Amino acid sequence: MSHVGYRCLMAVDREQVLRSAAILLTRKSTATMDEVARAAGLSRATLHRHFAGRDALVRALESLGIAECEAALAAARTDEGPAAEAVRRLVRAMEPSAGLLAFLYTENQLFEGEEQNEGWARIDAGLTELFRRGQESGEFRIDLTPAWLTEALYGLLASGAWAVAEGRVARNDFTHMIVELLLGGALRREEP
Amino acid sequence: MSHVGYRCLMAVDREQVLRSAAILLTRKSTATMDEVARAAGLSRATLHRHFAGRDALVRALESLGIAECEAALAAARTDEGPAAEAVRRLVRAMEPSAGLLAFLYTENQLFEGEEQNEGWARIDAGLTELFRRGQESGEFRIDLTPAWLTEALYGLLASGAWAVAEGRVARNDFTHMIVELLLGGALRREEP
DNA sequence: CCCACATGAGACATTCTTGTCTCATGCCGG
DNA sequence: CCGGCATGAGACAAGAATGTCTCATGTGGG
Repeated sequence: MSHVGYRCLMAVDREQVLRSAAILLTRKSTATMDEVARAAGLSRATLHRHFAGRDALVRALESLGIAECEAALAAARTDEGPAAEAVRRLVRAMEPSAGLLAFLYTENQLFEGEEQNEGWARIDAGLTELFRRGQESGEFRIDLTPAWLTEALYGLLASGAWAVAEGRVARNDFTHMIVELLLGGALRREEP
Repeated sequence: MSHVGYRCLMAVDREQVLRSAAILLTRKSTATMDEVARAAGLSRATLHRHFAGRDALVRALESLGIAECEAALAAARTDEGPAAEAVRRLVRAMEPSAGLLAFLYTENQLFEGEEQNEGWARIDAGLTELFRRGQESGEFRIDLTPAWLTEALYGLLASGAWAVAEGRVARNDFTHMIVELLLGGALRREEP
């Protein structure tokens, strides 16, 4: 098993690098490759050995974000039970990825090219389908389109991630804040 | 009135330049000074004559955004009538500025320095006060903090602006989508 | 008619980032 | 103990963006 042996030499964990890059880029989306490398605890040269360039790094982050979104969609079993409960499970499952998604959401460079990652289309379809199911079952109102609810979910995840990062809301309240606002809104319910 | 006379020579309308810059930067936040100049229909040299540099341009956009927000806050008379109606008037008044706000919202460079424009604090205070008033009057639920509602309003304005810009939601539905989601949420109300 | 002034075009140096390269170091396995 | 390999440090060139400059142009007002 020689190919396993030299893994002990690999002090660089690709996944770990992407995570720290996501944290930094969420806070400062224009961070340089050098800053990303320092944040990950390695040199710029080594960072370049693992990711051909800044573009490749962003693409890798995109793939990571897509993978985490799809995992969250699967874990939340969005096609089972009441749609409202499914949304709650989904937001909870996406919470750890919120920072990364906030970065990708504002990286509009990813979406201006004609060849955008098809993963987003699959995720959008999953989210849209969930909201559409909720409308058909009578749980959700029909004057808010599934497309807008999907967009709003992205926006609230990003806002929540930033608000938590800057200490304006408590991290523990993240899921509650987003789910309750997305589903129930700010108005008090008359009936208990 | 010599100082009025040469105004006729000023083909460059500072306000107009800022508007076109806002539109471009909302779509591509990394646009160069040259691109901004072209979008405004003038040369890079002239753009530099009116705004000392890119930083000054962004600062001017920030001032414009703050001014428009404060104007919207004043126009919406957020201290009069039901808080829910005040929120509706406010979102309607902020709609034209949503694109600019979306750009400023993601320009975190504006907020990392210790000397951030005090205008944001005033606007935050106005918004927070509105949501707090709604809570005290019993209109709004109390488990969603005014700080979070303020943050969510920013996020939804940005999401709405992008969704409209990319054609995912109709421009005419902008205010309705945001206000209804922010106040009422996605769930159907039981009582009419 | 002529002058003042704003503009456009472009040259230029500077700075920053990127991408690639080389070389020395250190550590693990054999 | 020794060789291979990943890493760190740094040099280097290429490219892009910025900021500043000069000069020519055209237009409007006096």
